[in-house]
Amino acid sequence: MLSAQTAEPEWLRQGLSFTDVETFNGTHIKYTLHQVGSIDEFTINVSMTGSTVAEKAVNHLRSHLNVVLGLKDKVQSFYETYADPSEPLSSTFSRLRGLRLMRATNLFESLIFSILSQNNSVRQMNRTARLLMQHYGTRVAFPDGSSHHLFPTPEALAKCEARQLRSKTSMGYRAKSVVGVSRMVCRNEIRLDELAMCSYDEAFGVLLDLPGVGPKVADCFLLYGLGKREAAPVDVWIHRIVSKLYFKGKKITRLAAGRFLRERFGNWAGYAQLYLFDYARRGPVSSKAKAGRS
DNA sequence: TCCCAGGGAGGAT
DNA sequence: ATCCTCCATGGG
Repeated sequence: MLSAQTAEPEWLRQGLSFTDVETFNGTHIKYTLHQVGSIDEFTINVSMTGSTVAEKAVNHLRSHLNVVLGLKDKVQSFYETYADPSEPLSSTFSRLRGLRLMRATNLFESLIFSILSQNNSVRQMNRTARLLMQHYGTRVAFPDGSSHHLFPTPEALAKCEARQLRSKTSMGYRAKSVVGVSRMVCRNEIRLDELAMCSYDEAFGVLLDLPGVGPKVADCFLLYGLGKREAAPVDVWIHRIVSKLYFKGKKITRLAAGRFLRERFGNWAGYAQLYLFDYARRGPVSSKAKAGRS
Protein backbone atom coordinates (compact mmCIF):
# COMPACT_ATOMS: atom_id res chain seq x y z
CA MET A 1 0.00 0.00 0.00
CA LEU A 2 1.24 3.42 -0.84
CA SER A 3 1.39 5.87 1.98
CA ALA A 4 0.46 9.46 2.40
CA GLN A 5 2.08 11.98 4.71
CA THR A 6 5.52 13.05 3.76
CA ALA A 7 7.62 16.15 3.64
CA GLU A 8 7.59 16.93 -0.04
CA PRO A 9 5.00 18.21 -2.46
CA GLU A 10 2.22 15.85 -3.32
CA TRP A 11 2.89 13.64 -6.32
CA LEU A 12 0.95 13.99 -9.50
CA ARG A 13 -1.89 11.53 -9.32
CA GLN A 14 -4.10 10.02 -11.97
CA GLY A 15 -6.49 7.48 -10.58
CA LEU A 16 -4.34 4.95 -8.80
CA SER A 17 -1.12 5.92 -10.56
CA PHE A 18 1.47 8.34 -9.19
CA THR A 19 4.08 10.18 -11.19
CA ASP A 20 7.31 11.83 -10.06
CA VAL A 21 10.70 12.78 -11.43
CA GLU A 22 13.98 11.46 -10.07
CA THR A 23 17.41 12.76 -10.99
CA PHE A 24 20.13 10.18 -11.57
CA ASN A 25 23.66 10.92 -12.82
CA GLY A 26 22.56 14.29 -14.08
CA THR A 27 19.70 12.92 -16.14
CA HIS A 28 16.06 13.16 -15.19
CA ILE A 29 13.83 10.16 -15.15
CA LYS A 30 10.10 10.52 -15.15
CA TYR A 31 8.39 7.48 -13.76
CA THR A 32 4.88 6.37 -13.03
CA LEU A 33 4.05 3.73 -10.48
CA HIS A 34 0.96 1.69 -10.07
CA GLN A 35 0.30 -0.81 -7.32
CA VAL A 36 -1.50 -4.07 -7.96
CA GLY A 37 -2.42 -6.93 -5.67
CA SER A 38 -3.68 -7.02 -2.12
CA ILE A 39 -2.52 -4.99 0.86
CA ASP A 40 -0.30 -7.77 2.14
CA GLU A 41 0.84 -9.21 -1.19
CA PHE A 42 1.43 -6.49 -3.72
CA THR A 43 3.71 -5.55 -6.56
CA ILE A 44 4.47 -2.09 -7.85
CA ASN A 45 4.63 -1.64 -11.59
CA VAL A 46 6.87 1.15 -12.78
CA SER A 47 7.13 2.72 -16.20
CA MET A 48 9.89 5.18 -17.05
CA THR A 49 10.40 7.98 -19.51
CA GLY A 50 13.89 9.35 -20.00
CA SER A 51 16.45 10.26 -22.59
CA THR A 52 18.32 7.06 -21.89
CA VAL A 53 16.72 4.40 -19.84
CA ALA A 54 19.78 2.38 -19.03
CA GLU A 55 19.87 -0.65 -16.83
CA LYS A 56 21.76 1.28 -14.20
CA ALA A 57 18.93 3.76 -14.06
CA VAL A 58 16.46 0.96 -13.50
CA ASN A 59 18.49 -0.37 -10.61
CA HIS A 60 18.84 3.10 -9.16
CA LEU A 61 15.13 3.67 -9.36
CA ARG A 62 14.41 0.35 -7.71
CA SER A 63 16.52 1.10 -4.64
CA HIS A 64 15.27 4.68 -4.63
CA LEU A 65 11.67 3.51 -4.41
CA ASN A 66 12.51 1.03 -1.70
CA VAL A 67 13.69 3.91 0.45
CA VAL A 68 11.09 6.49 -0.51
CA LEU A 69 8.13 4.16 -0.07
CA GLY A 70 9.51 2.48 3.05
CA LEU A 71 9.10 -0.92 1.42
CA LYS A 72 11.70 -2.47 3.69
CA ASP A 73 9.89 -1.48 6.87
CA LYS A 74 8.52 -4.50 8.67
CA VAL A 75 5.06 -3.17 9.39
CA GLN A 76 3.82 -6.62 10.43
CA SER A 77 6.32 -6.52 13.25
CA PHE A 78 5.00 -3.09 14.19
CA TYR A 79 1.45 -4.44 14.44
CA GLU A 80 2.51 -7.47 16.44
CA THR A 81 4.58 -5.45 18.89
CA TYR A 82 1.67 -3.20 19.81
CA ALA A 83 -1.21 -5.60 19.24
CA ASP A 84 -2.34 -5.71 22.88
CA PRO A 85 -5.78 -4.06 23.20
CA SER A 86 -4.55 -2.19 26.28
CA GLU A 87 -2.28 -0.29 23.91
CA PRO A 88 -4.42 2.53 22.43
CA LEU A 89 -2.32 2.52 19.27
CA SER A 90 -3.60 -0.96 18.40
CA SER A 91 -7.05 0.41 17.63
CA THR A 92 -5.67 2.31 14.65
CA PHE A 93 -4.33 -0.79 12.90
CA SER A 94 -7.47 -2.24 11.36
CA ARG A 95 -8.19 0.81 9.25
CA LEU A 96 -4.62 1.65 8.29
CA ARG A 97 -3.09 -1.76 7.76
CA GLY A 98 -0.33 -1.47 5.17
CA LEU A 99 0.26 2.24 5.56
CA ARG A 100 3.95 3.11 5.43
CA LEU A 101 6.14 6.08 6.22
CA MET A 102 7.52 7.78 3.13
CA ARG A 103 10.93 9.36 2.84
CA ALA A 104 11.52 12.58 0.96
CA THR A 105 13.63 12.38 -2.18
CA ASN A 106 15.68 15.49 -1.49
CA LEU A 107 16.88 16.94 1.82
CA PHE A 108 16.60 20.63 0.97
CA GLU A 109 13.15 20.13 -0.50
CA SER A 110 12.10 18.26 2.60
CA LEU A 111 13.30 21.01 4.93
CA ILE A 112 11.67 23.83 2.99
CA PHE A 113 8.43 21.96 2.68
CA SER A 114 8.44 21.32 6.42
CA ILE A 115 8.94 25.03 7.05
CA LEU A 116 5.96 25.78 4.83
CA SER A 117 3.82 23.57 7.05
CA GLN A 118 3.85 25.91 10.01
CA ASN A 119 0.37 27.18 10.80
CA ASN A 120 -0.69 26.24 7.29
CA SER A 121 -3.07 23.80 5.60
CA VAL A 122 -1.94 20.83 3.53
CA ARG A 123 -3.77 22.19 0.53
CA GLN A 124 -2.09 25.56 0.83
CA MET A 125 1.44 24.25 1.36
CA ASN A 126 1.14 22.01 -1.68
CA ARG A 127 -0.05 24.94 -3.74
CA THR A 128 2.86 27.07 -2.56
CA ALA A 129 5.30 24.27 -3.32
CA ARG A 130 3.96 23.98 -6.89
CA LEU A 131 4.37 27.72 -7.38
CA LEU A 132 7.90 27.54 -5.99
CA MET A 133 8.76 24.85 -8.53
CA GLN A 134 7.14 26.67 -11.44
CA HIS A 135 8.76 30.03 -10.74
CA TYR A 136 12.17 29.04 -9.41
CA GLY A 137 12.79 25.41 -10.42
CA THR A 138 14.60 24.17 -13.50
CA ARG A 139 12.26 22.96 -16.21
CA VAL A 140 13.06 19.60 -17.73
CA ALA A 141 11.46 18.18 -20.86
CA PHE A 142 10.82 14.54 -21.69
CA PRO A 143 10.70 12.60 -24.96
CA ASP A 144 6.98 12.09 -24.59
CA GLY A 145 6.52 15.83 -24.89
CA SER A 146 5.74 16.49 -21.26
CA SER A 147 7.77 18.68 -18.96
CA HIS A 148 8.33 19.07 -15.27
CA HIS A 149 9.74 21.69 -12.94
CA LEU A 150 12.26 20.43 -10.40
CA PHE A 151 12.21 21.74 -6.85
CA PRO A 152 14.37 24.89 -6.70
CA THR A 153 17.96 24.63 -5.58
CA PRO A 154 19.20 26.44 -2.46
CA GLU A 155 21.04 28.87 -4.78
CA ALA A 156 17.88 29.78 -6.65
CA LEU A 157 16.00 30.60 -3.47
CA ALA A 158 18.95 32.30 -1.78
CA LYS A 159 18.89 34.93 -4.53
CA CYS A 160 15.29 35.87 -3.79
CA GLU A 161 14.00 38.69 -1.69
CA ALA A 162 11.35 37.64 0.81
CA ARG A 163 8.83 40.14 -0.60
CA GLN A 164 9.03 38.76 -4.09
CA LEU A 165 8.86 35.17 -2.88
CA ARG A 166 5.76 36.06 -0.94
CA SER A 167 3.91 37.66 -3.80
CA LYS A 168 4.71 34.83 -6.22
CA THR A 169 3.99 31.86 -4.01
CA SER A 170 1.65 33.22 -1.32
CA MET A 171 3.72 31.59 1.39
CA GLY A 172 3.13 34.54 3.71
CA TYR A 173 5.51 35.35 6.51
CA ARG A 174 7.31 32.04 6.01
CA ALA A 175 9.20 33.62 3.11
CA LYS A 176 11.71 35.19 5.47
CA SER A 177 12.55 31.78 6.91
CA VAL A 178 12.74 30.12 3.49
CA VAL A 179 15.21 32.71 2.22
CA GLY A 180 17.18 32.62 5.46
CA VAL A 181 17.58 28.85 5.45
CA SER A 182 18.42 28.81 1.74
CA ARG A 183 21.23 31.30 2.29
CA MET A 184 22.58 29.34 5.24
CA VAL A 185 22.65 26.18 3.15
CA CYS A 186 24.48 28.01 0.34
CA ARG A 187 27.10 29.36 2.72
CA ASN A 188 27.57 25.91 4.23
CA GLU A 189 26.52 27.27 7.59
CA ILE A 190 24.38 24.17 7.84
CA ARG A 191 25.15 20.80 6.22
CA LEU A 192 21.95 18.88 5.86
CA ASP A 193 23.60 15.68 4.66
CA GLU A 194 25.96 15.59 7.63
CA LEU A 195 23.07 15.68 10.07
CA ALA A 196 22.31 12.12 9.04
CA MET A 197 25.43 11.03 10.89
CA CYS A 198 24.45 12.81 14.12
CA SER A 199 22.38 11.38 16.91
CA TYR A 200 18.75 12.38 17.10
CA ASP A 201 19.33 14.81 19.97
CA GLU A 202 22.35 16.43 18.37
CA ALA A 203 20.66 16.93 15.00
CA PHE A 204 17.53 18.23 16.72
CA GLY A 205 19.55 20.89 18.54
CA VAL A 206 21.30 22.03 15.38
CA LEU A 207 18.03 22.32 13.45
CA LEU A 208 16.43 24.50 16.12
CA ASP A 209 18.96 27.22 15.31
CA LEU A 210 17.53 27.62 11.80
CA PRO A 211 15.01 30.40 11.19
CA GLY A 212 11.47 29.10 11.02
CA VAL A 213 12.47 25.75 12.46
CA GLY A 214 11.00 24.77 15.82
CA PRO A 215 10.43 21.37 17.40
CA LYS A 216 7.71 20.24 15.01
CA VAL A 217 9.47 21.25 11.80
CA ALA A 218 12.74 19.79 13.08
CA ASP A 219 11.07 16.47 13.79
CA CYS A 220 9.41 16.45 10.36
CA PHE A 221 12.76 16.88 8.70
CA LEU A 222 14.42 14.32 10.97
CA LEU A 223 11.70 11.77 10.20
CA TYR A 224 10.78 12.33 6.56
CA GLY A 225 14.03 13.87 5.37
CA LEU A 226 16.75 12.07 7.29
CA GLY A 227 14.75 8.95 8.03
CA LYS A 228 15.28 9.02 11.78
CA ARG A 229 12.32 6.94 12.77
CA GLU A 230 12.44 7.74 16.47
CA ALA A 231 11.37 11.28 15.57
CA ALA A 232 7.69 11.98 16.22
CA PRO A 233 6.52 15.40 15.01
CA VAL A 234 4.00 16.82 17.49
CA ASP A 235 1.43 19.02 15.79
CA VAL A 236 -1.93 20.11 17.19
CA TRP A 237 -3.50 16.76 16.34
CA ILE A 238 -0.80 14.61 17.90
CA HIS A 239 -0.75 16.91 20.90
CA ARG A 240 -4.48 16.39 21.41
CA ILE A 241 -4.59 12.66 20.82
CA VAL A 242 -1.55 11.85 22.98
CA SER A 243 -2.96 13.93 25.84
CA LYS A 244 -6.29 12.18 25.46
CA LEU A 245 -5.17 8.58 25.01
CA TYR A 246 -2.14 8.46 27.27
CA PHE A 247 -2.60 11.21 29.89
CA LYS A 248 -6.31 11.01 30.65
CA GLY A 249 -6.98 14.23 28.80
CA LYS A 250 -4.58 16.26 30.89
CA LYS A 251 -2.75 18.73 28.68
CA ILE A 252 0.94 18.01 28.62
CA THR A 253 3.40 20.23 26.76
CA ARG A 254 4.25 19.51 23.15
CA LEU A 255 7.84 18.72 23.98
CA ALA A 256 6.68 16.27 26.63
CA ALA A 257 4.42 14.59 24.08
CA GLY A 258 7.34 14.13 21.69
CA ARG A 259 9.52 12.75 24.48
CA PHE A 260 6.77 10.39 25.53
CA LEU A 261 6.36 8.98 22.01
CA ARG A 262 10.09 8.44 21.60
CA GLU A 263 10.42 6.70 24.95
CA ARG A 264 7.36 4.52 24.54
CA PHE A 265 7.77 3.52 20.89
CA GLY A 266 11.51 3.88 20.28
CA ASN A 267 12.30 3.37 16.62
CA TRP A 268 8.59 2.94 15.90
CA ALA A 269 7.79 6.44 17.22
CA GLY A 270 7.56 7.88 13.72
CA TYR A 271 5.14 5.15 12.72
CA ALA A 272 3.13 5.58 15.90
CA GLN A 273 2.81 9.26 15.09
CA LEU A 274 1.67 8.50 11.54
CA TYR A 275 -1.05 6.15 12.70
CA LEU A 276 -2.15 8.35 15.62
CA PHE A 277 -2.37 11.34 13.31
CA ASP A 278 -4.92 9.66 11.10
CA TYR A 279 -6.77 8.40 14.14
CA ALA A 280 -6.89 11.92 15.61
CA ARG A 281 -8.17 13.50 12.41
CA ARG A 282 -10.72 10.88 11.38
CA GLY A 283 -11.82 9.80 14.81
CA PRO A 284 -12.20 6.28 16.21
CA VAL A 285 -12.92 3.42 13.86
CA SER A 286 -16.66 3.26 13.38
CA SER A 287 -18.51 -0.02 13.76
CA LYS A 288 -20.01 0.43 10.31
CA ALA A 289 -17.04 -1.34 8.76
CA LYS A 290 -15.09 1.02 6.63
CA ALA A 291 -13.28 -1.01 4.03
CA GLY A 292 -10.78 -0.45 1.28
CA ARG A 293 -8.33 2.36 1.11
CA SER A 294 -6.80 3.18 -2.20
C1' DT B 1 -16.57 38.66 10.92
C1' DC B 2 -14.38 35.05 13.12
C1' DC B 3 -11.83 30.82 13.25
C1' DC B 4 -8.73 27.40 11.78
C1' DA B 5 -4.84 25.33 9.15
C1' DG B 6 0.38 19.10 10.57
C1' DG B 7 3.93 26.41 14.42
C1' DG B 8 7.66 29.68 15.46
C1' DA B 9 9.68 33.84 17.60
C1' DG B 10 9.84 37.08 21.02
C1' DG B 11 8.49 38.77 25.16
C1' DA B 12 6.07 38.58 29.74
C1' DT B 13 4.90 35.79 33.75
C1' DA C 1 9.80 26.33 32.21
C1' DT C 2 5.21 27.79 30.75
C1' DC C 3 2.06 31.21 28.75
C1' DC C 4 0.78 35.13 25.59
C1' DT C 5 0.34 37.40 20.95
C1' DC C 6 1.46 38.19 16.46
C1' DC C 7 2.77 36.57 12.23
C1' DA C 8 0.48 36.12 5.90
C1' DT C 9 -2.73 33.72 3.38
C1' DG C 10 -6.81 31.07 1.94
C1' DG C 11 -10.98 28.51 3.02
C1' DG C 12 -15.03 27.40 5.79
